[in-house]
Amino acid sequence: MSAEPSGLEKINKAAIHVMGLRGFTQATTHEISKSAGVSEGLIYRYYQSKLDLGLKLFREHYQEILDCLKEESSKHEDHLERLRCVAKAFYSWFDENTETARFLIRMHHEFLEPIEHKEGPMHMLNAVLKDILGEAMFQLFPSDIFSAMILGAILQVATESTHGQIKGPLAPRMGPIIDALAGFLAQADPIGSRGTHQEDSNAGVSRHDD
Amino acid sequence: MSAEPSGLEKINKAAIHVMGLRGFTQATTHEISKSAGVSEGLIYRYYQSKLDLGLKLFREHYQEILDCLKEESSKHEDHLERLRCVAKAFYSWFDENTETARFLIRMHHEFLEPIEHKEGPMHMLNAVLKDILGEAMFQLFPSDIFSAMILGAILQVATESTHGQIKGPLAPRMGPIIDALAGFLAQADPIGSRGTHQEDSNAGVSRHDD
Amino acid sequence: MSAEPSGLEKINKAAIHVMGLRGFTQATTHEISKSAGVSEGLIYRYYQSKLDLGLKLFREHYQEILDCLKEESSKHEDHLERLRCVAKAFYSWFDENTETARFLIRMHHEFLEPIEHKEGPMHMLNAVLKDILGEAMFQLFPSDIFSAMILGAILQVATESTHGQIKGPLAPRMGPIIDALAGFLAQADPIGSRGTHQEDSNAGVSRHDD
Amino acid sequence: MSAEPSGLEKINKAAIHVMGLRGFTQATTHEISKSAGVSEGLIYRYYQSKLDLGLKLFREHYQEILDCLKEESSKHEDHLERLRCVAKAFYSWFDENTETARFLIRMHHEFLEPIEHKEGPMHMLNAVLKDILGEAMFQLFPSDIFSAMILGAILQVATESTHGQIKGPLAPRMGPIIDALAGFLAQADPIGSRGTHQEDSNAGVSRHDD
DNA sequence: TATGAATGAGCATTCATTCAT
DNA sequence: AATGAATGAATGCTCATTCAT
Repeated sequence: MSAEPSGLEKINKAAIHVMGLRGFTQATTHEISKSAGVSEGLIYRYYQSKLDLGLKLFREHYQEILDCLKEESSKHEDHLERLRCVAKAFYSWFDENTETARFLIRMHHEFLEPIEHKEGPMHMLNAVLKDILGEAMFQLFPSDIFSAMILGAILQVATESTHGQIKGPLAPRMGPIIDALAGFLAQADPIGSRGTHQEDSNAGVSRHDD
Repeated sequence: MSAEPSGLEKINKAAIHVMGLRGFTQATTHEISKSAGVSEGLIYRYYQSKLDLGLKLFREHYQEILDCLKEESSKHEDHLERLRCVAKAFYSWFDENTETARFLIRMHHEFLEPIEHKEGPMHMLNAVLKDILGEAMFQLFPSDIFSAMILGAILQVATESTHGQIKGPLAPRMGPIIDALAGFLAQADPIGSRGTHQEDSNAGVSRHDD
Repeated sequence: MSAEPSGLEKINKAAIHVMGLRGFTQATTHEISKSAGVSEGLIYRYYQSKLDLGLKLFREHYQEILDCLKEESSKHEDHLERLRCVAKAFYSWFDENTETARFLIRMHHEFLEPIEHKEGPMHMLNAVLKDILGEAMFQLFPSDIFSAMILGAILQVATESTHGQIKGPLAPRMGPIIDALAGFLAQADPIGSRGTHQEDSNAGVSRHDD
Repeated sequence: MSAEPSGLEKINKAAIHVMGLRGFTQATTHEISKSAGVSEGLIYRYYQSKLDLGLKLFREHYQEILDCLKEESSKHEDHLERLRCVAKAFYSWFDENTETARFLIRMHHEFLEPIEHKEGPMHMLNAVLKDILGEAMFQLFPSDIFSAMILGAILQVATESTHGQIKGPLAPRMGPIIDALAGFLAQADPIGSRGTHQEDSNAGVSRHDD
């Protein structure tokens, strides 16, 4: 079974590999086709251009992981619990899809402009994050900034893993850390799931300004 | 005084602008020279290649901001205070050096490979962060992961600002947020500046494992 | 009957259509096969190459119209009458075979070189024209030039019709014009059918040299 | 003087040569640059694309010969005299600009579609021809058809010369022929310069319908 | 210093042609 | 007879880099 991968499958896999390694612009159709073991021309039977190839793969897999995270998110009522489980789900997916993850992370930067004004990935990611974090937290912090910080904290670990700065699978190592941080947050309370104490929250934010 | 910037200065400024805007690979020497108002050939009197130009500017300004942060860090004894002030210093610098910041952030990704195996920026940044965070915290979390998370949380805000996802200067908005988060951290205690309670720390980390 | 055209017939028709529309070089085997509703590979069961396809169709239909004109020519004794009737026959054929005519006219230019040194169409056309015009007229004018002028006058109308510069069917409009011109020629005499007056002819040609 | 032709001049000359020889589509930038003795890239310093190169050269030289013919036309009052002198001027220009002429004639067909809907050459040529032939003649024949016939008669000789079907310079051979034809036309009268005899004209046209 | 014409290797893309099915 | 996936040489074009001035 799966005796022989089709030309399209070989191209897709090779494109994800090479583009993840070199970046979109630096990746050449020549290297992709060589890596796929097919001719250069075959790429253009399935895609209209190199950009089309990169963008379609990006959108496809971006949607995939986004849906996966959304589904995980929907399983939990409590926002802190959501964040905890979604983050863990992300790292599990990351460990099992290293190549795709590296591809998505690199493309994220290079595709920002050609995509952003339509159904941009940033907006989609932020939408998912807002849903996870819930309105409650955004009474404490501006939502755009807070979700950027959470996103950055999670993604940077993946990015550095991708670049070999952090070794080994992430899920086993990140699991306890995520749990611990969730513990801190729960303990620190104001960003909690037990209710939204507007006063407490404000107290928390302004405490150091005293 | 210095009524007319020299050719080198014009080239450096234009390179930072164009490379920050388009990315290193997409930026052409033609556009850089046009933007600088000099001839294309002049670039090669000062730099051996386009990569040399990008890399030298990157290292120079990277070192600059790194030194700036190190200096801020050295002013404070307490690690939490260090983090607080260094983060604030970073955003102040970001607001006053938008073009350079955008340049550094974009190059960060594109230059990882040609640089990394030598005196890579990641290592340098991590060294600074370790110095800021102190050994204490790394008994709680693995240092590579923890510093990546802090770095990501801080940088992602800057990155999104660079891409127009977050509007306006960052320092005024981030100041209170940083203070609030520092408050949480101090309150949650285990990662504190008042000392390193090995027991508490472990308790904190392992709490969810019970 | 002949309910379904064969693959070869579909290819031939589509090739004439597409090559007439785009020109030989611009026409792609892909578009031809798509237009024919067959696979691209099928073309190569019937023809050795795209050039073979174009050339064979060209020669075939070129011969066809040439034979048609020759037959018309053979019906008349008088050279002026020949010219008159052959020209009319040409425009009738043109109106009824627009696609083929457009194909032949475009290919005429593109195929000149690969064909010319063998059994080139120009030579064949000129042979037919010489037969039509007769030796008589060529005592007045050099035959190569005179037949070129007649050919040009007739063909250019067809060419402009092909390109949409001249609208509507040509035969009804060209009939009276051809008759009128024949009248002029007969009236002007020296190029006449009533005999070959060597003196008159020379007088006509050399009149302006005096 | 003219010690060394510039890169642009060499490219222009080579493009006219190669495109005239092979046609626009078949001419490759590689062959043009090789024929010009410059690098392929240099073409793109002066032209945005191969089409831009071909079109600009076409328009430039087309305008040139058109202006030349217009000027010749304006020197004469009598329409028959105009036609006679303009035709002679055309062949003189043709003999002295063989390469350019071949280029223009070939491009004429290939550029019809990308140009025609704007300031197309056909329209311009027809405008010039209409000016030469005058309103008088068009009372006898539809102007579009008549000017097409005159144009075809003149151009086909040039075309066949271009393809080697007719040898030697045209002006010396065409001069007497043109004069003779003008003599016939003047003798046949109805298309004359001595005035427009509507009755006579009609008589001429319909004579053979009797 | 400074210019900008000139280079040429390298890129994405096209398309006639082949061949296993 | 017919398909269409696959090929790869060739094309138009880009752009970092050089060099005579």
